[in-house]
Amino acid sequence: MYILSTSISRNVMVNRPRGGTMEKQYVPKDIEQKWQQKWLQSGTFKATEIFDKPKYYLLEMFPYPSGRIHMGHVRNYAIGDVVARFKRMQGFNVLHPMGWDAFGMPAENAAIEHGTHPAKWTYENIDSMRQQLQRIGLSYDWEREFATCDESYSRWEQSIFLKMFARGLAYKKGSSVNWCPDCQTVLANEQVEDGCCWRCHNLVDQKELEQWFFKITDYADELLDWTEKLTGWPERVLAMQRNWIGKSYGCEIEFPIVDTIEKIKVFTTRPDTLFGATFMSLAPEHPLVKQLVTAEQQEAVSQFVTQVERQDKVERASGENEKLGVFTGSCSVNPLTGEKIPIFLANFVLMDYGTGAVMAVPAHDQRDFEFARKYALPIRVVIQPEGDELVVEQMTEAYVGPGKLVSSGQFNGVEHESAKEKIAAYLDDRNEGRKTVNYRLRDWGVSRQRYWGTPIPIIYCDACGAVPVPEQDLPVVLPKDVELTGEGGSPLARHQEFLKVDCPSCGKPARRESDTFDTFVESSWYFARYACPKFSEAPLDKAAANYWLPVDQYIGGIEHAVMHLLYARFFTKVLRDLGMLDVDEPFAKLLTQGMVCMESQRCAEHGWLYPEQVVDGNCSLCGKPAEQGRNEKMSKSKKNVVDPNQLIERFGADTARLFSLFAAPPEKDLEWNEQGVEGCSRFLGRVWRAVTENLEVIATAEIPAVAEGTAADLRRKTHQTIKKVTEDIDGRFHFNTAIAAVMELVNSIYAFKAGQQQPGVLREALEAVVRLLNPFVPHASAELWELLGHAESVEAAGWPKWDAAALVADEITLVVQVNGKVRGKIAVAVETHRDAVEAAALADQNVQRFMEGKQLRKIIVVPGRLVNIVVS
RNA sequence: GCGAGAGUGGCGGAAUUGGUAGACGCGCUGGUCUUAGGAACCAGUGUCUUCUGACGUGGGGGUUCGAGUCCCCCCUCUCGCACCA
Repeated sequence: MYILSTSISRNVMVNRPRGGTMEKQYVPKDIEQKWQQKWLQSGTFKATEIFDKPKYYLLEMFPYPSGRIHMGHVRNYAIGDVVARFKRMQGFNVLHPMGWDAFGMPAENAAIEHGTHPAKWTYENIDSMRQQLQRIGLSYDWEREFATCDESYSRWEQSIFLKMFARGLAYKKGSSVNWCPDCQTVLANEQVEDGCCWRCHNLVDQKELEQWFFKITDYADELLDWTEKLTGWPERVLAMQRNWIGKSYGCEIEFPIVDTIEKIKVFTTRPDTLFGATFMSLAPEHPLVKQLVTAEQQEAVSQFVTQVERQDKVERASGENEKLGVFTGSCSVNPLTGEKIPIFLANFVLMDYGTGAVMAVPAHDQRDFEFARKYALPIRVVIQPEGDELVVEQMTEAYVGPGKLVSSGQFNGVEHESAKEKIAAYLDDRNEGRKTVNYRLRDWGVSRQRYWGTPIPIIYCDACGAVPVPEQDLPVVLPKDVELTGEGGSPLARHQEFLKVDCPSCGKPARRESDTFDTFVESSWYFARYACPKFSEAPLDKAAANYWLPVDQYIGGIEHAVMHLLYARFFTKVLRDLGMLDVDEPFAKLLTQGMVCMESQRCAEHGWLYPEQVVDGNCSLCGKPAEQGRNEKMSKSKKNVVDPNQLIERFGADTARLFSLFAAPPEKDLEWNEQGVEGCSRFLGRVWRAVTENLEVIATAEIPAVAEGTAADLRRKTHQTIKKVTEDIDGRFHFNTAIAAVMELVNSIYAFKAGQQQPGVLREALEAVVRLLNPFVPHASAELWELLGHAESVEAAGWPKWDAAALVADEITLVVQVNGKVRGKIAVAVETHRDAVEAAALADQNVQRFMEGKQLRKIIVVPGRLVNIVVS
């Protein structure tokens, strides 16, 4: 199609045709639509299991269907698409699916605000977002698409739950749980950040509730061990997971309570300091507190407990750390010294770590030290460092370093590390303690008091208890006729028809579970379901799952470092143990891409301003100067956002993709920059013209095997670029340098003036550019490939290979240094002997100048690089 | 406090194994073409300079013929965890 330049928006590069011929203009909109339709119609990216062909499974974290894509999505999916297209052109059988993490609160909130049913809202958003994603030209196999709210997905999730229930991996217990009063639901520990809800950032309460849990703690060790083997994961993600699992080796010790038969269990990593335990601290919530409190301490204790409860929410989260406590009136006995030691309640002892009780060794634990000083409790040194003597009165802080035991009876003189073993063994013999391992990780609470989630397939019967819904009755479907008001908890709990059911076991009237799953359950196995999204006999088609899994490359945001990525690893191991697949880990390699950032701007009067509301540095509403804010993550609240749809409208998807990939390496934050976008658009125009302006010249040219003169230089550049781009994409993911390399080649093409005489070399260079750019800008690449006269698609043409012979130059330039400073350059033939290289270097005039009056010490020759002449 | 990572021109960034620091892009300067240029093309662009060179990758030391890269000390910043017994 030929277009007059006047009909093109000012942001699209327009080149006035030269030499009278009218070349086809680059109009992104037209060609992008054309190729997107073609790809969809011909199923270019459809994946099929070909069991003897090497596979490559590339996955980006699927989006929540909010209705609109943002630049973070564009970046995430552009990165993934480069790899998918690259691997496909390299001949891999690529699986690159897309779907929707479709359950969750925004749908319910929309229902409450606008009266739209969550299902309607969600599926409409999905339709709209699918269209937006398709406009980016991403190479998905759309036939595998599903939403996690599809009944065909819930059904199999419920089936997995039943199998976990049968194995004891899903169980119900009453416990104190994190309750978000604003979301009106329970939160997992992982979903509480600084004491606040990860979603709405409101303060979280504690509440006693009966909840379903997944026994992730059964897998704590395996999850931890594999963090050492996931070499394709960023270290910081693994570190966060190790930290979260929090495995520590230590000892469980029983302290008898004076005048009772009860004992208090403590966990300690320092049994070597047991002789120094001079008191004991309990969490205020400890179950034995009521028994321990004496009449005279009653009032002080209850006052303290209330105080801590209040402090719990506000101050504990804010990092206030004054050590506070209260005496219970009771004492216990140090099992080694036989000493009576007082039992305190302390604000710094946490009920959900260890046993909720701590033996206090003030000389060797900083918190106990501060506590002891505050309440004038005895401090006893039991570890003496080498070459120093600790004196209690002079200590200003606890000593936590190494040393030998003192004041420790038969263990005196023992080095503290080995004392840990010896004291543990001693306690074990007397049945007063034993070596244990403690984890910070708790079981995963999955019950949510929400409507828009997967129903938990359980029925409560007065006679039979919690009875699983029989497999053949699945799925348990959400009732459509619900009223979402946002008040009084889950609408399912009020929906009589949903609740009323007969017990599958005894047939008597019973009641359905009204809680739904945490939405992280859905995202814990969706990647496996993509292997067989339509399979209707089980959650997974084992053959297909085993073929595709693990995901070779997973790409997403760092914010899921602990929650999603830990749950998904856990689920994979569960599915393996249920016999549904054979892999140990879901994601062989993980890339955590950086955020998309932009400077925020605000007006003193009108608050945050959208970029288009700032004209010449002034607020367009009042004309006052706009204040430059920080460069920070694009967010609606700060209005520092670029709408991908508008961006694509103005520049085209290829430019949007190219900039996202070129401006920064994928794992770093990307600073959005309008001029940078224009630069990328300009580059595509340059590529376009390089091809279209030379079409006639190269029309009948054959690609040569050898070339001479400047043609040989271009040919070498072409093959060097093929090599560099291949290596930069493969494994390194340095897309910015890959693109830079293609830019260099394009610059060389413009500089190549012998096109008329050597059209074959020119064609080879142009075709390399078009093919190398395909993963980045697939539409322009496809169109240019067609213009170059190829009947076969550029995708089918495959990834170009470099000719090793073409890489080698006859003559190379060596740098000549004198004492490490560059003093000259010499041109030598490639195979020149070392002696000749040295001679040539020494002959250089400037080099000689710097050697004058000095004595030659030695000459270092780095083949192909440089010569360093050392003089003194 | 613990853990992970980063610090390079006016800006985004490059330098893969210790071998010409600043590729590529943005911005800026000059030129060509043009009725015009916010288009395109060409050239230049780390700092200082006596134009020869000197200096230059957060700071200081070290190893080396040679250090952005390796080692030691320090500073700054980002992220995560944080009373974990």
